[in-house]
Amino acid sequence: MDHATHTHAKAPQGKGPQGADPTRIERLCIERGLKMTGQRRLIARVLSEAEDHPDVEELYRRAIALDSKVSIATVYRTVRLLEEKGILERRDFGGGRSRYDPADRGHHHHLIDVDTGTVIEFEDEEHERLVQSIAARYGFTLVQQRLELFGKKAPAPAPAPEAKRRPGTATKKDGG
Amino acid sequence: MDHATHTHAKAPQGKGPQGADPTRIERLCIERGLKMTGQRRLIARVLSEAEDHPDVEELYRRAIALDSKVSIATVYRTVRLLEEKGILERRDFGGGRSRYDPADRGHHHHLIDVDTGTVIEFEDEEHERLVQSIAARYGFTLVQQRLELFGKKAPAPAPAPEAKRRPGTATKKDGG
DNA sequence: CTAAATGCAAAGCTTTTGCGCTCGT
DNA sequence: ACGAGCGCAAAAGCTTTGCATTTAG
Repeated sequence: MDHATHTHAKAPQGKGPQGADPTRIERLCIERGLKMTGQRRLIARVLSEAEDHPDVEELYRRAIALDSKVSIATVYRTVRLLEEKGILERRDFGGGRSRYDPADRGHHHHLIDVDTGTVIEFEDEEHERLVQSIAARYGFTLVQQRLELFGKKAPAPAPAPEAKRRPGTATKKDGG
Repeated sequence: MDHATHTHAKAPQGKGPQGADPTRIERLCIERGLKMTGQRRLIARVLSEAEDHPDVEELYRRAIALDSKVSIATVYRTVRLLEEKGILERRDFGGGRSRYDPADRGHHHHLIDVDTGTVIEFEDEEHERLVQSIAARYGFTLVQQRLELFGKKAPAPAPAPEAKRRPGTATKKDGG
């Protein structure tokens, strides 16, 4: 259901009973001077508690499960806003829907199991150095990057005699 | 209009007058036993001549410019088919539309200039080795990968005081 | 109090699909 | 001849938006 490295939506990170103090994401919103409505607080909380890569529908589902005073249009408006503010990063793992990832988790990449849809997050220092040097090679400064590996658990696959699966279209597991 | 490494739609690769012999992509289609209709031949030709990463609308535009006997639905159906057959690879550079890239060009990655939308293709052996080893580290065999670098020409950017641009949403240049 | 945010439903975009006709093989 | 492919237009997803109402600061 989730990526292998950690479990799904986790409890608040060691604060008191989760009811009235600002979540991680909410704090970021306040820092950037956003007007904090009840809906935004709610969405911020859902995002703070999520450790996967939910799409808008999933965020909406989790939000109304907690409070039910949000419309999906507001979720769309909010993730867009938070992305513009650099609080969220939008991802595309195939499947047509955008997935969202809090930026404060630090840079990481994804290894997607094409058979199960499982998403594994990873970091790699050597890779970071390498892409910096590649960008530099062309006279560029890196603003953003995206590395996604799609793989299978088994040995090496035959060179695809006939691909029935659309590459990049994960089977809708993590976050969805 | 195109990426910096090479020019736009090129002339047929040294064959006779381009009218009646199979293009590079058409040959691949025949190899896989696809029924070659006039429309498919036309689309195959457009793909063979393209060196950028056109989306469906752009393919459609180029196709009707040559012949005008295609509907956009057929272009959609054809790129989907060719992707399933492993002849095309679908890409997402942001902007909502899928872009297509003939697979026989060999594996390469993309460096996108976020200011101009220019797409630079590159390869990097060290990177290939690295991702293989990363996949292996998790017990996976790589089926596909995706590396996209988004950058700017200038010096290092300040840590984004307020991002107005949606990351990954290129300003529609290459292929569009 | 004023500008910004929300809800709802309608509209926008890209992509897919049902169906009758056409065309490769 | 027959099944695959085509065109057209309608429909399906995901996302955005207009407008009247509510709310944060």
